[in-house]
Amino acid sequence: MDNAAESLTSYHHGDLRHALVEAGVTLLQAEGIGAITLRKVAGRAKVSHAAPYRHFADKQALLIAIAEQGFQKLTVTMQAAVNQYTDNPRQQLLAIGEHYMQFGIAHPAHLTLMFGEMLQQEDDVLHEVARASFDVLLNAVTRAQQAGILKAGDSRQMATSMWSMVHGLTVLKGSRLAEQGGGELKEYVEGMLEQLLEGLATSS
Amino acid sequence: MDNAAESLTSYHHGDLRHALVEAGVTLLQAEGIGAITLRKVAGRAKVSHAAPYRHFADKQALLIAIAEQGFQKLTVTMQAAVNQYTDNPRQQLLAIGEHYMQFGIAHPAHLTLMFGEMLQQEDDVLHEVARASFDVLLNAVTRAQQAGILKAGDSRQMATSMWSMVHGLTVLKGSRLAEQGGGELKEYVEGMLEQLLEGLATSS
DNA sequence: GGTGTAAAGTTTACAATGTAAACATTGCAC
DNA sequence: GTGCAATGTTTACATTGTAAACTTTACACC
Repeated sequence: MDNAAESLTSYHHGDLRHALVEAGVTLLQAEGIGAITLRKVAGRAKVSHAAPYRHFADKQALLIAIAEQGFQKLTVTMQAAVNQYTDNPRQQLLAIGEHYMQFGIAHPAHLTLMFGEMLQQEDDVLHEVARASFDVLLNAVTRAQQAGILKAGDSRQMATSMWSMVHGLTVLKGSRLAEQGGGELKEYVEGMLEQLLEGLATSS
Repeated sequence: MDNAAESLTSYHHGDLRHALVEAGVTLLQAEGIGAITLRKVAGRAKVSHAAPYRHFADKQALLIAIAEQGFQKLTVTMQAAVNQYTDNPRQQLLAIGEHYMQFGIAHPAHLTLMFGEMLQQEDDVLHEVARASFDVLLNAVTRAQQAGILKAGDSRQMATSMWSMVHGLTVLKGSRLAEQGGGELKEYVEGMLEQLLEGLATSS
C-alpha cells in the first residue's frame, strides 16, 4: 500500500500481485467470471503471460484472491453501515442489509464468485476474510440483543438468519425471480428484514 | 422420451442431447463446474468431440441446459414436499424449505451453477423453468393465506422472503459460515423458517 | 423397392488458454 | 562490489472450444 513509488518501466513491477487482482476484478465486472484469464490479467498489468505464476500457484489461486478482495470490500461496506448509526442497533441491522444488497447488485459477478465455487473450496484464508464480514453482522446482533431490541438467545444463529435472508434476496434480485415494483431498494430490504425482525423481537 | 429402443452401436445416438446433459451433471457433481468440458461430456456419451455442436450452439448452451435440468429436479422435489402434507399449508411451507435445503446440500455445485452465472444470463427458457420452481412455493403461500395461517398481503413478496431465507441458508450451509450443532437438518431449517413465519403470521 | 436429402456424427484444423521449464534482470544483503 | 534470491520473460506443449468439410443413416416420396 506504500510502494506506489516505483512505476515507470521498471523491470520489477513493485506490486504485481495487487495489480493482477485488480485487473481480475475489472474483468470480472465487465465481462463475467468466464472472462477472467491469466493471460488477459497479465496483459492488463503489462507483464508477460507467465508472470502471474510468481505470485499465484495457479489460476484458482488468483480467483481465490479476487474473492478475498470482495469479502474485504464487503466488510468495509458493512462496517460503514454500522458506523452510520452509532447507538441505534436496529438501524444498524437494517443498514447492514441495505449496504449488503447494494454491494451485491453493483457487483453481481463478484458475489457469485465469492459464494459459488470459491467458498466451497477448502481455503482457510478465504474463510477467514469471509468470517470477518460475518462478524460485523454478528456484533451488531449482539449489540441489538444487549439493547433489548432482539430477544436473548443464540446470536450466531440469529445473524445466520439475517445473512441468509439478505444474501438470498440479493441473489434473487440479480435474477428476475424477485421483481419489485418501482420502490426504492432501501425500503425493499428493510421491509423484508422487518418481517424477520418481528419474529426475533423481544417478548414475541 | 420414447426412443430408448435404439442403443447398441448405432451411428445415430438416439437421444444424444439428453445424454450430454446427464454426462454434464455427473461431471458437475463429481468434480465441480470447472470440470465440465465439451470434450469430456462428449466422451462420456461415446461420441466424437464435435458431436455436441449438433445439439448445443456452444458450451454456454450446454451449461444452461444443465441448469435447467437442475430447476426441473428442484421443482419435482419441492412439489413432492407439498404432496407430502395435503391440507396442512404450514407443514407444506416447512417441508418445501427442508427439501430445498436437502437438494442444495446434496448438489452444491449444481445449485451454484443454477443461481450463479446462469440465472444472470438473459435466457428466457431458463427463467421459465426457474419460475416454475418458484411457483410451487408461491402456490403454497397462497394456500396458507387462504387457510388463515399467513396474513393477507402480497403473496409474491412473502414467497420471495421465504425463498431468500432458505436459499441463503443453503448457500451458507455449503460454506463453513453457518455451523450448526449436531441437530438434524430438518429442525435447523424449520427453526429458521419459523422465525420468519412468526413475522408473517396472521394478527401479528 | 429405390433414392435423395436433411439430420446427426466424424475428422481435421486452429487459436486461445493454463502451465512447466529454462533463461534474464535486478534489488539488496553482506 | 558481488552474488544470490526474487521477479519477469521466452519458449514449448497439452487441453479445450469451435469452425469447416466430409460421412453415415433414417425416412419421405416416387
